Formats: sequence, C-alpha cells, structure tokens
Amino acid sequence: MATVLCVVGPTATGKTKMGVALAKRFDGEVVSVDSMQLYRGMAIGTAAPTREEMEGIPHHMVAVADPAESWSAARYVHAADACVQDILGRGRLPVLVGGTGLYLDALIRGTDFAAGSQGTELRQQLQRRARQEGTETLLEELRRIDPAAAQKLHLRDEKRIIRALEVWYETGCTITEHDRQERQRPPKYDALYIGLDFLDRQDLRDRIDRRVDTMVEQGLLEEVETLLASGLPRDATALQAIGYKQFLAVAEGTATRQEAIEEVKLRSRQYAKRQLTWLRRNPDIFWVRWERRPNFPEGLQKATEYLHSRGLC
RNA sequence: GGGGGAUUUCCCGAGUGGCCAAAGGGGACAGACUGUAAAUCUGCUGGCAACGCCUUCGGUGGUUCGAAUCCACCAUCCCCCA
Repeated sequence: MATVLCVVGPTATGKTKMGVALAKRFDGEVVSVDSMQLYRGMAIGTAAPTREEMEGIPHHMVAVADPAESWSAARYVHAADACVQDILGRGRLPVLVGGTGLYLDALIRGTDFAAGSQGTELRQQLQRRARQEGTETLLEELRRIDPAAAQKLHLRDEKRIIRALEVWYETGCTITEHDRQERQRPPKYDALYIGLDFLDRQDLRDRIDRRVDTMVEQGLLEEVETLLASGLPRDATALQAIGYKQFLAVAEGTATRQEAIEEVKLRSRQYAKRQLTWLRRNPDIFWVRWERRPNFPEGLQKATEYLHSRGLC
C-alpha cells in the first residue's frame, strides 16, 4: 500500500508552510485538502498558498474549480485521488495538506459515497417536503425504512435526514448499510499524520485574529466584489466560506466592515474548534504543538524525526 | 443644587414576595459528522462530600415565616430641570 504524508490541524497553525517544508525534504508534491481553496478567485480569504509560499513545490487542488460550481466531498475525492495517483506514479510522495477533515479521511480511505447530491430533483423535492410537512414526518418515514439511521439522527438535523432518505430512494440501499460496507473497506493509503496546533488555545485565537486582519488589508472585500461582479450567485457554496459570507453582507450594505471583521474572527475560531474535534478522534496523528508562536525549524525537526522513525526517508 | 431612571449569573437580557441557581439569546467548553463539511447538527455552562446542601442578582442594614423582587442609607452610571 502506498504511503502518503498528511499535514493537518486547525486553521492558521502553519500547515501550508510545514507542508512545503516536508515536501522539500521528502521529495514530495502538495495536494491541498481544503473545500474552499479549491475554488478560483478566493486566494485571499482562504489563505491559499501563493506562488512565493509554494517555493517551487507543485501544488494540486488549489484554484481548480469555478466558484459557481458547487463541489462536494465525492467530487473532491475523485479529482484529488487522481492527483495522488499521478504523483505516486512519478515516484514522488503525496503530501496532503489541509483542514477539511471529511475530505482527507475520505481520500485516505477511498470512500465511495452513495449516489445523490445537491441540486438533484429528488433532493429538492425532499427539501420541499421538509418545509411543508415538517422534518418529523420525514424522520418518521426514515424510521420505517432505516430505523438505525433514524435512531441516530436528531429531529432538527434536517440535512442528514434528507440525505438518508435520498440514499434510500436513489439506490435502494439504506445509508446505514452503505456506511457499514464503507467502514469495512480497508484504507486505500497508508497515511502518516503530522498535526499542528498551539499548546495554548489563546495563542491560536490571537493568530486567527491577526490573520483575519491581514486578509482584510489584502483586500478580502474586493475579492468578494470581484466574485459577485463575475455573476456568482449569492447562494453558491463558495460564498458559504467564512469571510466571504460576512463580507458579502458588507458588499450588499447590510453589515459594516467592522462588524464583518469581528464575525469572521469569531466564526474562524469556532471553526478551528470543530476541526480540532474532528482531528482528536484520530489516534495516529503525531502532534507538533507550538508554544506561543510557530517555530518552524524546531517543528520540522520533530516531524522529520517522527517520520524517519516510521520508516519514511 | 433639585427631580426621574438604571445596576441580574462570562456578556446581552427576562424576572417585582415563595413554583429562582434565576427565562431567552450570545460566547465559552464538549461532542457528532460518509455527495453543500470554512457547511450542518447536538449537549453543557455558580460550587459541592450533589435526589440534598452552600454561595449568587451594585454595597450595607432593615421588613417578612420567606426577598433578585419591599424599605432606608451608600456607591456608580444615564436623562431632565437649575
């Protein structure tokens, strides 16, 4: 089984820089695992790696999609896996760098998502029913089809109730059964994980705040305006990204710049916490925790030692 | 100088004598998550030797069987008259 290297961690912990450093050291190429960096025209707000930051290392899955298209985990995995295969085929090491937990896990495991997605007629129909009949009715319906799934879902978790029903109507197989099969599948790649975090949460928070200020200085508002000018619909998935959603409100005059900045900082640190929650259940991560601020030479040293100990050279 | 209003648990904000450790919202913390995932959803939030006890509603002292709620004085802030 092919080995891949993963650099994970909450936002603003230095994944980009560490990824490049490790790619250099281990003859690798970077594959971004980020649900938003994937879209074009969103470099500032997603802190996508710049040419400079790439330091000559090839980067994949950054700015490869039209923001008007709404990508999904399945589509991402399909495209990203092709990149991984290509890199391996050339005898180099794929370095997966990013903060979108679901995407990374799915890529490593080779998850085959069940059919059905956003925008399909069935989905829209179910959404309409949820509005008209209420989610209780749908959950009740799910209970008859797939009691195990209904049991796990909360009445208010409309999205997942709809998805569970959708999988059944689309494939004739319950989502519970589908998941069971997927979980039995052996992982597609042998992943080595380097996790980045701060020892003290407050330091992470300060870092996020400074990064948001920088994004605004670099022209986050202008970036949003450019996206809008290109005709991007307001409900595009890309505009759900933190930063974009809030500055969309500024562009439309429903929020002040200052309000948006505060909200972006808040949402970003809440996001970071969710990322940490996701990552914490993965026992295979080798954590490098910064004291006060990132110390790359030292972090790289620790990560390298760990990787050597795991047989990577 | 005179008159009126305000002060609630991390924040905002309900609560006008017992059913109040105190509604609701926010934040924080924790968790979930398999085709929107930077999305979405959930739990929890005074303390403790905890089916009970202790401390809390600006401060102090009263009234009362019983007060965040009533009274007096003090403190701070806001508004009006001078």
